[in-house]
Amino acid sequence: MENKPSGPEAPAAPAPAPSDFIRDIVAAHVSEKKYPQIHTRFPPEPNGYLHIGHAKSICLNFGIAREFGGVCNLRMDDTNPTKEDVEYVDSITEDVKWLISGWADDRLGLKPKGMTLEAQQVNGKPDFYLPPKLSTLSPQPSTSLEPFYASDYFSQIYEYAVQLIRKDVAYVDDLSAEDTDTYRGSPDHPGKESPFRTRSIEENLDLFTRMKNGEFPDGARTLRAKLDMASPNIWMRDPILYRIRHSEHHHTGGQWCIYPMYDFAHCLSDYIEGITHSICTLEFEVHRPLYDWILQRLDLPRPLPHQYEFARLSLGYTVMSKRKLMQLVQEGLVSGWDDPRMPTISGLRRRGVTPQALRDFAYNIGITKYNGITDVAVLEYCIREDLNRRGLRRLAVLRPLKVVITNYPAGQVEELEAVNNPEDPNAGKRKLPFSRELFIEHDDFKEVPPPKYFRLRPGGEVRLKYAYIIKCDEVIKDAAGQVVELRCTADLDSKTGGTTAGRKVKGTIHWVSAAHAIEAEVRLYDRLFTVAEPDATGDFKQHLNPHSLEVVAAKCEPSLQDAQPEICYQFERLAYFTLDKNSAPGKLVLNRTITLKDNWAREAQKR
RNA sequence: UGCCCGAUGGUGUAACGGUAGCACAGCAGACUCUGGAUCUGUUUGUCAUGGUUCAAAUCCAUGUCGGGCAGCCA
Repeated sequence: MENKPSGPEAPAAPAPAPSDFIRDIVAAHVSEKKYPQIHTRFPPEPNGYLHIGHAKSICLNFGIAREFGGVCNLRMDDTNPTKEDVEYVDSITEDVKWLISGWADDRLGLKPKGMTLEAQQVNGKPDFYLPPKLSTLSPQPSTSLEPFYASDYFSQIYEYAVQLIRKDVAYVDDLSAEDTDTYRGSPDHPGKESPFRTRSIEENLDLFTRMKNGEFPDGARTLRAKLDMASPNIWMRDPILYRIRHSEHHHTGGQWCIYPMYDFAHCLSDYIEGITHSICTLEFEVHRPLYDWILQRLDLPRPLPHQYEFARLSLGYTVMSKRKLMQLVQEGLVSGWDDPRMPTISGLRRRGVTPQALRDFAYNIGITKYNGITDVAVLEYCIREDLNRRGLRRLAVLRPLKVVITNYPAGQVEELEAVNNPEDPNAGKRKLPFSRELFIEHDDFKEVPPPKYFRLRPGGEVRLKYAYIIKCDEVIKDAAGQVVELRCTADLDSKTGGTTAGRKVKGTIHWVSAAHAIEAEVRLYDRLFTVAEPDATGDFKQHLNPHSLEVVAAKCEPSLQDAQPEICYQFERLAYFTLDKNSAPGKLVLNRTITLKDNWAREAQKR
């Protein structure tokens, strides 16, 4: 018996290099040698788990890094201490590493743990630059490397803010949150300048220092850029750069009580890390002028990063916003962020989806600026294609129906040979015990078969996979009239290699030997929502699929006793499964990743 | 009714002024000791109207429709 693990190194069909409008831009920059090296980054905020939409972004950013000989930094965009947590930085780090493993892990830019930035001179100007360490090229164990954190740059970002004040393009504003809103105006009406806008540089400097020193309560003052309150672009109407927040930060602790806003921190973090291409989603398009404005206002000696935007992923039959996913978790509607029904990376992983399948999916859907909804069938196709290549075939019965082979001697046991994966000869073979009493799938017998049904029926014949052709002689029912047992006779010469092995019968079904079968808790997952666009109308939770999880006690062939985590098993004719983290020796728990394509179900549906 | 962005079969994408192609889905068939896989065939499309051009999905104009932007969130 041979069980070749089907790890992430299983061969994949080579796909042509992807192409899209962002890669076109990068390729042009490479050919004109605009940068010494292409440098992207993946900058999640650690306020939730990564989902398949992030996977799209990860594949883009790391894909560009690997295709153009560059690096992609993993960076925690952690400028809002009230929403963030180390639980999320840990899960994010793990998910990213898992997704890029065997593909772009040699492109992963990290930094030595605890390393701090120091001022240096570049072209005669002071500069802050934090080059990446590649995790797999580093001689140190990877535990000495960690992701980048925007919060590691708070001191530098503060210095840059001071510079803006000195240039008189930033000021401390005393307006309340409500007044700030009112003064901002609306998209079709210009805003109004704050009465504090004309403070002297000295006063601004003094006030900003005192903000940093904790002299003012939350919300009392902000630092604002001095732009144009009449700009048609809301984000150019004196955007807030810093706010006061007296709260503990998961990474910097109690060191700061003022925190930079996204717009201020992000472009500077990109610059500090030497990012060349800062790729984000479409909603940041209107922020780009601000991104450029900030960087251009400072005397920065190195090339400036540029922002490019693409459409985020929307996928049918699920929700993608972190807020909604958080709601599902907190309200106990799923078992956690890694519930196998969740579109999170950890959920998909627990479900049995491989990094390869997710990367194939990202490749297939492409990168554009068009906001569409991707058919979940594309994801399902990518999962099936990948799992078909690597899944170890096993026989298991989800809803058992007892079958007695009346002409097979009681007590006799045969060891039949079965192939582990017809797609992969290297996967080897295993032995399957056969005996007089078996279980077959309840669905594989119909007393009154519908048209075109070619499984077992009274008086009919069917082949037991790897074993004999059997004929149904008798149907035994319980008091309620339910079929509880079948009495069959086998064509004892029809076994593989036997004299009548070549006999054609229309149907082949799976089975397990009753005496040898092992029990498993099998979790059958389905789509989390019943409609393609759960958040199109009303409360998305009203569209939750009540049948998204069904648990059955399955009868499995004995070799499944040795099932390993992170390995894909195909229960023949049924679906792909993987061990759940709740599984333990003696108590198998398996998750259904996805069903096999079922043309019969479709045929039956038509009637 | 301000500004920005977008629009190619049912869905997602390609074509970079020169034959509208690919994938998924669908449909039909072949093959099969998985109604799996594989293979073959096939239905369906350039938002509209003008303009530029020998030639427009592509460039221009106008319109229509869709998305984004008014957090001291990211």
